[in-house]
Amino acid sequence: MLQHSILETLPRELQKEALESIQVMRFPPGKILFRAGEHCQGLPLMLSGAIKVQMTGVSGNSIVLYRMGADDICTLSIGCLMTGYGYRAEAIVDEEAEAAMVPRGLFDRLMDQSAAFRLGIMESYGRRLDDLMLLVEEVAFRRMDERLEEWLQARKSPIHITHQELAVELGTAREVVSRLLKELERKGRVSLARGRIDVSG
Amino acid sequence: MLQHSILETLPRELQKEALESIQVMRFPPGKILFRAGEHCQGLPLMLSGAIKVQMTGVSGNSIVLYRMGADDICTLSIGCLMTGYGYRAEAIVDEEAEAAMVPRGLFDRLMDQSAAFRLGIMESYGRRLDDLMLLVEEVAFRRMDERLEEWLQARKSPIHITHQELAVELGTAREVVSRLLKELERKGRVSLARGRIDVSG
DNA sequence: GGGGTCAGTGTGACTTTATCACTGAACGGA
DNA sequence: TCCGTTCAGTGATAAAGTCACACTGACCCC
Repeated sequence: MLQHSILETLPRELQKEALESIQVMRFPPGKILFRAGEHCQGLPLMLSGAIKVQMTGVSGNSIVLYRMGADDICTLSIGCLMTGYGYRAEAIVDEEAEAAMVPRGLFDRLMDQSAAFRLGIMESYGRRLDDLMLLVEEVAFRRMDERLEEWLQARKSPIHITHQELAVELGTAREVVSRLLKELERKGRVSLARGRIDVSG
Repeated sequence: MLQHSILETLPRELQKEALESIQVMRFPPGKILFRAGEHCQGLPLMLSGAIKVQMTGVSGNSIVLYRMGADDICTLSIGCLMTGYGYRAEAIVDEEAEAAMVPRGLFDRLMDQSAAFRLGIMESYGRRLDDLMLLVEEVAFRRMDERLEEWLQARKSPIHITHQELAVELGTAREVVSRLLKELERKGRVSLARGRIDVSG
């Protein structure tokens, strides 16, 4: 119940309040948590699963910005809560996810009364900032074939994904992914099937 | 004295403490505030001037991530303060800058005791996150000639900058900037001189 | 002033990536 | 089985990145 590290550090009374006002929600894969432009209701603390955050540019192309996993905090929601602006990106569930939704009022109280909670929030922000800085560098300067291979190596085979989805992961075009994958297949590093990639080795 | 909006919201006693422990520093153009890997001393609140934050990738190429101006807060420093990790990027003064340096202890106390201070910090984080998300999209999907023209339009002519520096602003190679600028010159949109660009219109 | 030095710029040749247009293959209903 | 839809492959072309090297203006120093 409410297994999120940031809540475990709270003093007894706040923990009690948390238990009362936090509601745990469960989201199936593919579920869209929020879209660009929407406004947020509360702060999701992730208990399990995986959620990807991606944005779509003016060009119509999309790119995955980062992923959230167990014990993460949705930093985008913090921004929305504090400033009242809508989301700029969208969040889509990868693996069935559970999240504890902290309502606005409790969030304010926790920020006010728990140094540990504040630290958790700030760390989370810092990590995202780091993620994005690295992503900028990656997108700006690294070669696509290297990035693709790394991406493939980081998962376990077989990988179930379409070329289009993979293009969004890397922030490129579908055709580019198709060609690079074909090239890898020719080299014997992967074998391809519709919606599926088997990595050799 | 200490004209930073986030400090003006403080209750009298904290303001007094702030005045005592904050020291205002002045930095000349070109001064490097911090480099990648360094550790931070305190939280800079910018009073005036302009500072660019850029990072250098494994490839050796650099890109400007964002700029800080008057009334900004250095979010990278917050991350360093809270987590103890070194900076991942570097900060370089563009226009002579003044900053109020908030020491660690005061920072903790302000976070604890001022909701307005917390709000300011969080807003600042949110803005950076937004900046970086937009930058990712820009770098991944937008055409370089458009980005270059926008960059030029956003300043007032004459612009004193080398092609190399401009390449870092946009996250591309010097040759690309040179060629695009030459093309613009042929179209009569700019005129070029060593270290200087005049934009027509 | 002439010569040397060096940062800054120009450009050709080539590779990589993006875009456009289209084809065909695989899959899932009806 | 047929049909529509999604997914994948590919040629042609344009944009951007990389490598190599030549040129030029600014400055210093004798």
